[in-house]
Amino acid sequence: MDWTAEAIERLKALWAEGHSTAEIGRRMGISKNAVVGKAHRLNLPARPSPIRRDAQPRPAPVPRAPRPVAPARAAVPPPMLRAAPAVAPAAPPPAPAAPVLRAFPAPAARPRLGSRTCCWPIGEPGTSAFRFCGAEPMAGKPYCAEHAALAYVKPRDRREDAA
DNA sequence: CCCTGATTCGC
DNA sequence: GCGAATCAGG
Repeated sequence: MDWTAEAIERLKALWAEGHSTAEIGRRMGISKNAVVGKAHRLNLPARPSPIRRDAQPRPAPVPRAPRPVAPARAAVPPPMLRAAPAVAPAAPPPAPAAPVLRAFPAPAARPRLGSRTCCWPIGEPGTSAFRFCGAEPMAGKPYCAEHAALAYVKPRDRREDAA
């Protein structure tokens, strides 16, 4: 690009009219890079840039530290009809291949649909000892107070990055 | 993917 | 000085 005085005037005019760099480039038959480059060199008033490069120099990219605490969700798998008998983290026994419905041998152990009892699982799914808590659930929760305390964990108030 | 503007850097 | 390449956010 031959930046004649006229060309520079036109650039300034179009720039002042608020056209995008690409648009100015189109009108002048040059690339937007030429436009923004020249505008930068002319110290034309920068217009709102979509990006910020001055932000915090983050040499440490913070690799999303795995937080031990579970978010506000059930810490333990599975109310009743979950598909996989997801095993407690502590002792993973060989996954039972049997379909889930087979995992509840005693119908009495399973809360009836619509019955409002704590559905916290007790024992190993698939075993005859397995049952649900069955206690009175908290209002609006599927678990009794005791198990709701285990099931719902408040996310740690992490404000340390707010700086 | 498209758009945006800013910065970098070899020419 | 120039501007393509690249970056980075929307």
